[in-house]
Amino acid sequence: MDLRLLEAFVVVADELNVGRAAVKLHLTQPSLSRQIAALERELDVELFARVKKRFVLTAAGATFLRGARELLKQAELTKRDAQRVHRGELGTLRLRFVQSATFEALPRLLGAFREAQPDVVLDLETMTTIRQTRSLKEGRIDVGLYRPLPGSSDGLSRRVISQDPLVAALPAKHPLAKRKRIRLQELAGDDFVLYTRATGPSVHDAIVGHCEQAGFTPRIAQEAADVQTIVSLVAAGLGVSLLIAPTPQIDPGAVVYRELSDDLPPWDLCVAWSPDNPSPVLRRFLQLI
Amino acid sequence: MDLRLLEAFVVVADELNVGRAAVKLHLTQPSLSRQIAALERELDVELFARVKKRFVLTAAGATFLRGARELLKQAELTKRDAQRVHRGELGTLRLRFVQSATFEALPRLLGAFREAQPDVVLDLETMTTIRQTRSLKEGRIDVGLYRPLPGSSDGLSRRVISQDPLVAALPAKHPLAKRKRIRLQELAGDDFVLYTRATGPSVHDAIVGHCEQAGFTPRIAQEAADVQTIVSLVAAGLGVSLLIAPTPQIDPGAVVYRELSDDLPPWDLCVAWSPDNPSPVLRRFLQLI
DNA sequence: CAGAGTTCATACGGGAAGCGCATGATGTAG
DNA sequence: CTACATCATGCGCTTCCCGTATGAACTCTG
Repeated sequence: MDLRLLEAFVVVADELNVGRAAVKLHLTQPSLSRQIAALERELDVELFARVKKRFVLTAAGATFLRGARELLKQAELTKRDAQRVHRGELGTLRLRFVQSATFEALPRLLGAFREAQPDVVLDLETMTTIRQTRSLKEGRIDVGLYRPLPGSSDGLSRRVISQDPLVAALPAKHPLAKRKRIRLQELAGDDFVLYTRATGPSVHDAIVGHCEQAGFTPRIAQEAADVQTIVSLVAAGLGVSLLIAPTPQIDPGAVVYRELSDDLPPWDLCVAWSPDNPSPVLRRFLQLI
Repeated sequence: MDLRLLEAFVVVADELNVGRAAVKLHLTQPSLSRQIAALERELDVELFARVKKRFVLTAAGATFLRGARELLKQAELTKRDAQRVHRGELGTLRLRFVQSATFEALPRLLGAFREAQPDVVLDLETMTTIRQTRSLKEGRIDVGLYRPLPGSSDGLSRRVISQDPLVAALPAKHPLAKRKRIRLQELAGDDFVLYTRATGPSVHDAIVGHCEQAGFTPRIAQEAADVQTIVSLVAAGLGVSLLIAPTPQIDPGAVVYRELSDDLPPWDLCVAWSPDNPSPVLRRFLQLI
């Protein structure tokens, strides 16, 4: 059964006149006449009663008309949805991100994407860099947002979307809190609150590395798994910390952030994806960035 | 879009192997291969990703697969319903009947028809003979059940389904109640309870006619529009009546029915229909009687 | 690593199906 | 009663679709 026959049937049923219906369908009357006959033969049902050279819908024809309209509508929707999925306008984007992306990059990206593709469902979760790269390679997620080690390569496509400096987080009462910018070396005598090495080894190691390059080994008084906790601990006076900007907003009477005058390389924040991932939604997302 | 293409697509999506799918569809592999390509071209959507000479559903293909299955199912149902309507297995039968048919003929007919065609909706109502014949000719109803005047013709097709005698209805205390059968003439002195002439002129006139042929004019004490009322009035002792059998069941201590030994012609009960009515449900019904 | 086996795509010839034109059959209106 | 309207059918032509044969790319196995 061809949907073109159904379309023809619906128009003829509306017009009850083969000639006029044929004009609407850009066909000739004999052709349309035969299409209707073919449909009736295929169904083995008389759809029209030919009474005095005129067409009248039979009871079966009326029933079939309802069904045919429904079918044509459904077919159109099915086609349209497939096309939208193909164009990446419909579907799901599985996006994972490290915590330091949530303050500025993530809302900016998601806002723009949501506006461009409002019908794409976003599947969002935080995830460490290592798990992101593995999930990307195994096709379990579409996009990662993380900070790769400088010079490292993980076989994924990447694009840097922001370069963020390290800043010092100091309790407001700290002697250096009044300064605009400080040198790393000046923190040599302080206690440090850092990321736990287990959750983010690269950040942890790099910070320690920077300190050693500045001539001291940081005294780690406390570790914590997320930025909010670290900042709270700094506010509580347990020590100072080094964080990647942008940093969480917090009462400036408790914690202050200060630039470092050392010439440290900025941290890249990357969007990463698998070049093998054929997801049209992913393509749309990449168009945006 | 041809539904055969959808069927082909569904089978290929199930098998993910064009060769095996082609066998299932009684086609050759190249033909099926081209059908899939044609469908993709028509939709302008890649339904399968050809990765290393193997077929894998794309996201759009998966979406389209759901829609295609739904469409095929709907199409099958639509076709089946139209066929059932065409065969008279689905639809509505508009049947009207006079009151005297409700006691025996109507339940018998409806019981048999309902068993044969359980999916036909029955549209039932009582209606006088005159209105039935008019409604039948104007196509507002499909079947009538009434008692035509002997020898009359109304341009409708008819079939007699029962021939019912007139019986006398007497109060239980009536002197003739002990007799098995009585002659009409013996009721000459009684009061009569009859159908109102307005609702059933032919019955009324025929009964009066029979009485006159028996040598008297019935003294009409009371008229009533339906049988139940007439019987109640007879039970109350307001008079005797002549009714068409079968008669409503009632306490034999109040009313008794007695055969008439006069040689009166029986009353025909007819099924009537318009010969122009093309309703397949009507055809089914007529097959039954 | 080479060769057999799978699997999808394409070239080609033949046949079926569908289209338009012309015309027939039947009913309607002035 | 004639001109018009309407649906069906015959005919020639084109187009589309099928099957066969074959090519191209990948896989599996000894």
